[in-house]
Amino acid sequence: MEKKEAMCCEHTQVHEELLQIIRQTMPEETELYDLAELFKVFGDSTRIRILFVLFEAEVCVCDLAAALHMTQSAISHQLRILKQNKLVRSRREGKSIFYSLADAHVRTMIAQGREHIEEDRKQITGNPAS
Amino acid sequence: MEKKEAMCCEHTQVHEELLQIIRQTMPEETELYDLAELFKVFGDSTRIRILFVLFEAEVCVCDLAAALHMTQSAISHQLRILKQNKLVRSRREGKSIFYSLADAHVRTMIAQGREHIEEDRKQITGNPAS
DNA sequence: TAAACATATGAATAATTGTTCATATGAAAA
DNA sequence: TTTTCATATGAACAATTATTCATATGTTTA
Repeated sequence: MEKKEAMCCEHTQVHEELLQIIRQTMPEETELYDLAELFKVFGDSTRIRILFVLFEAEVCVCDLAAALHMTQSAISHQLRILKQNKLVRSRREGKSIFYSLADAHVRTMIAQGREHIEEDRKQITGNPAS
Repeated sequence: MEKKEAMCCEHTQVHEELLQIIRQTMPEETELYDLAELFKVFGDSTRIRILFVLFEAEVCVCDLAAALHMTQSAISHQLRILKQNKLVRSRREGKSIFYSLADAHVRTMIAQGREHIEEDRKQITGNPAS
């Protein structure tokens, strides 16, 4: 296994050096997997919308469903994923269960995403390049 | 269409107020979609690994394929997605095409993701709670 | 020009995923 | 206890997606 990678693109020197740096800086497989998993959670507009609601208030499941015009079941399934990934937490109050944001990173990450998109928009309107 | 959402959970007052706030703060459909789309791009470990390589250097396709032990075709397909979403840019040099990071948000977003995961780990090891 | 090299891309396949539907759990009210 | 309300969850289905394979595009070298 683990066959030596074939030489390519002529520049064989850079190659060795690069591979060394990569070996040093690349996170472990499990961390890469967890990272991708985390971003995957943000990669669904229903979950994003849920998070935007929770930015404003602690909300119960049926209110979330009503606010987003979606089934209670659909919302519940997505809340489960958000909770498994520690993006939200829940609290029972009588029959209802209230959800809220779990930590500050959620806001920061979404803010960064919005900035990136904003810059895209600026570039597009300001400059019709390739 | 757009039927009035059914009352639920008794607390009908908060309901109205909450819906108002949501209407004001929730981004438009297209932005929500674009946001999810952006995060989706980060939500694949192959693309994450490509980005980690590009954190270190500007690299051509075949070097990426070699470094990550993957097919040239697989890498090329993923680079296409990264490029479409403005996370990387490319530059031709003879036969090769070199890819590099497109902007600083990429680093920030991944850093935030790592922090979130780190905190999870700390919580798990430090505190065996539910 | 033809051949070789580096990359891109369309089609096909396997795997993952979001929603719906039916139903289960768990708490409060009758 | 039985009913009702709020939420969770398993199974099924449709849609999306990552990789592979074959091949096309574009550049350099012979």
